[in-house]
Amino acid sequence: MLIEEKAKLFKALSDPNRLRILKMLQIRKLCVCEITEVLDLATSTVSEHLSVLKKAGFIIEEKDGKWVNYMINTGSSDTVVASMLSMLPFWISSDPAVSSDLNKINSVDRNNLCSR
Amino acid sequence: MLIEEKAKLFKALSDPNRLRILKMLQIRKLCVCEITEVLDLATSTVSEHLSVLKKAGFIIEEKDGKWVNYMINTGSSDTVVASMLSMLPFWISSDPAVSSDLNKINSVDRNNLCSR
DNA sequence: ATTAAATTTCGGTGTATAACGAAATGAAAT
DNA sequence: ATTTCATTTCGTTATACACCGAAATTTAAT
Repeated sequence: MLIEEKAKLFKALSDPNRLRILKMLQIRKLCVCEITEVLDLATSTVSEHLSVLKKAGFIIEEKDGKWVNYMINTGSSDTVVASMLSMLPFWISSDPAVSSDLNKINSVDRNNLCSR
Repeated sequence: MLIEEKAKLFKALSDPNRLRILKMLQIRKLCVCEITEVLDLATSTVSEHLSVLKKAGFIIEEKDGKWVNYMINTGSSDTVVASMLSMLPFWISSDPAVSSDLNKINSVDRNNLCSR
């Protein structure tokens, strides 16, 4: 694999909001509007972050009715992707924003979120 | 450690030229003009890349007469920095540009390089 | 079929950054 | 002290990207 592509993998991880998304998805699969609610960003912004993570191979998507579920790509054959995903729980654990995020996704419910 | 700072660590690794520099420094310590010769960039550009890697904690510098030697920071207490440095040899091994770099640093000599 | 809702794509804006050459800095040799 | 040489800093330019709101798309429900 070319070094430019490895660099792109690290670039995908170089944004705090994308790291927060990965941490949340390591708890459970989430739709765009749930992530949007927690991060307090525009839906389009979250969608673009998800697109970056997906292109890099860190996450995959799954259609679920009117929602799109995003989840961690546990089956990646790329060594970097696989190791990064397995290291993330140890590397990022005590950040206050992340802790708050992980609390929120327990109470977040896609059925009364998006159209208010 | 805040997640913004973790993101910065990945950002430091998100540039192909900086990855190439790290790979070279894992062979031996190098001065700015040697790295410049191998990467074929402006000296100022290389200096800035080194500054990014140093601020992130991946490398350290050492004065050596009129030269400045840069070397891998093997003593980092940051888990991410330490693991990334130890993983790099496995993650990036077969890239043609990197292989060429590693060959070049064997023949590169700071004493007849910079002022030609 | 039409409407409604979730998501993606698009256009625009401001900021970050990779690159360069030139000027400034610092150290060594004359 | 002055010159030389390696490196850093600065000013500039071009590109990348994070963000938003609006428009387009896709899917579900009426």
